Amino acid sequence: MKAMVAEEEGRGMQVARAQQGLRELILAGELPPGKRVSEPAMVERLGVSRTPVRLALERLAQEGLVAPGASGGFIVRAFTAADLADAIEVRGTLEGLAARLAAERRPTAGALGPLRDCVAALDRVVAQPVLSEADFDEYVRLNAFFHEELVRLAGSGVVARAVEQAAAQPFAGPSAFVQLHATEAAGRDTLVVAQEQHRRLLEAISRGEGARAEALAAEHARVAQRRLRAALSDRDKLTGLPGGSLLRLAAAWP
Amino acid sequence: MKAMVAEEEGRGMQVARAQQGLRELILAGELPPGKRVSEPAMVERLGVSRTPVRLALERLAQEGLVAPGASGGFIVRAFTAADLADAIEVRGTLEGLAARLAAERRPTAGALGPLRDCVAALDRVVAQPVLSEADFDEYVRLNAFFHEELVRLAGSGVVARAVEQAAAQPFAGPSAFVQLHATEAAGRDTLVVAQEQHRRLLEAISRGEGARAEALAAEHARVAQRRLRAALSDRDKLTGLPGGSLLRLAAAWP
DNA sequence: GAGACTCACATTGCATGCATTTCCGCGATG
DNA sequence: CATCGCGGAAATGCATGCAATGTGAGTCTC
Repeated sequence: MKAMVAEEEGRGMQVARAQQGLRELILAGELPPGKRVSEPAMVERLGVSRTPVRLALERLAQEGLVAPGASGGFIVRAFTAADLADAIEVRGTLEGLAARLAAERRPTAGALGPLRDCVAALDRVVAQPVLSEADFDEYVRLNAFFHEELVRLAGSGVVARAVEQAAAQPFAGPSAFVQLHATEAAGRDTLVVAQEQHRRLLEAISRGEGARAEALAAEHARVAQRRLRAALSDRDKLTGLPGGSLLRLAAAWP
Repeated sequence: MKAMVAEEEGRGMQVARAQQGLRELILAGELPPGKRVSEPAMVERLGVSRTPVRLALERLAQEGLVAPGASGGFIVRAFTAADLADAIEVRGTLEGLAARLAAERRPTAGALGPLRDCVAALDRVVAQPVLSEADFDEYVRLNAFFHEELVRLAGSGVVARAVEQAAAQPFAGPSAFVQLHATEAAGRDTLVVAQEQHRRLLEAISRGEGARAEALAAEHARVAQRRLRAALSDRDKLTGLPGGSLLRLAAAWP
């Protein structure tokens, strides 16, 4: 039985497919937290053999979605509110480091070009008096680019790796929970505040103000903290959100 | 052919042995940087089959010692001075976060006990007018414990994972290069300075001075930065040190 | 003599086989 | 009625087989 569906080629394609498939299954809540991920079941569900499944599980363990079980295999992790808050704090701290390094390197106007353009584009999105859902999508896209560019400006592969790993933690990414604002009345205001921070961050970096850039980036991540708390205060908002079932507001599983 | 030597049992023993063996081979310089790690060769050298070898390589890739090659397999990574400095800076930043969190939690006197004892033990080691090599070993042991305990006091598994990953980067650990001081005249002074920082860090945490603790932890990691620079200024010191052959002071491999 | 092509070989990535261990349900027993 | 022990079945971890692909040497050509 060899790849009956979608014989796309690629070097590590089976592993990638298993990883993506597992991620979706877990975030969709089909694999309940605390339960072991059965490899044979995944083989049947994902159409790849056990070897890629195992490798994908290993990578997801690094990503934090699963954890090695005490007696073999992997179990789906659950996340407490504190876990999410800490993950965001870690990302903010590392982005602060990246921002400081970027500022201290005194980037040239040319090097800052992409970030300037990104901020300008974000300005245009946020400036609108009313934001459609598509606008929020566009914001998410540009916001992601801003954070990538910020890390790139730090000029360090090591720092980039660290930030990427931190942002890959579930719900810790720079755009986590942004979608929730799309249905909120005051959703636009949050984006206005965040965008102001983007502008000031760009300013601090372009002026070589390292400490200010670091503090701004850390504070910027705390917008995500507030989004998280708002989401947690309203369980309805979590239901249906990818990964919502992984949250354990009060600890202790069966 | 099943494990002719040392049939120690264990759940992931083959993978662990492969990982440890590969680490040693790489740090010993037997696998030159930039070269692909041949799986069959490792099978022969390590006495385990290809599956554990592959898994170990995947984990070492996360650890940073190897990187996935462009066309399959893994290649031994080389490190520039900037890489090492950045890795140390990342660790210092995250330890700063851990120290701040620890301080902000206002740990009880009881919770601070192990850290106090550790600092006291370090005091006794450093207070001696002359330090033997065994004293340096003891310092390394206690220093590692101090850093573990610091992270534990932050009370966050997420932060702990982040710090551990940062400290696992080659040469980024809290005790990297300490051994070099054992043969230096002024070696003891560096330990005196570092130990003063340990004391002040403990003080800041016990008083709940979060920002001070954060700054102290970050600055404390910069002791490692200076050790690194001292080591790099003297190639002789690197030769023979585990992993010394991985350093590429000027970039570009064959 | 230098460079590009070709072809055989070694290696990788995936699939699968096998022994050991663990889990789960069932029955026995206090 | 609850708890303990036990047996079968499934799952894991490791080893290995197989096809596809990259590598490298040797050779041919300009």
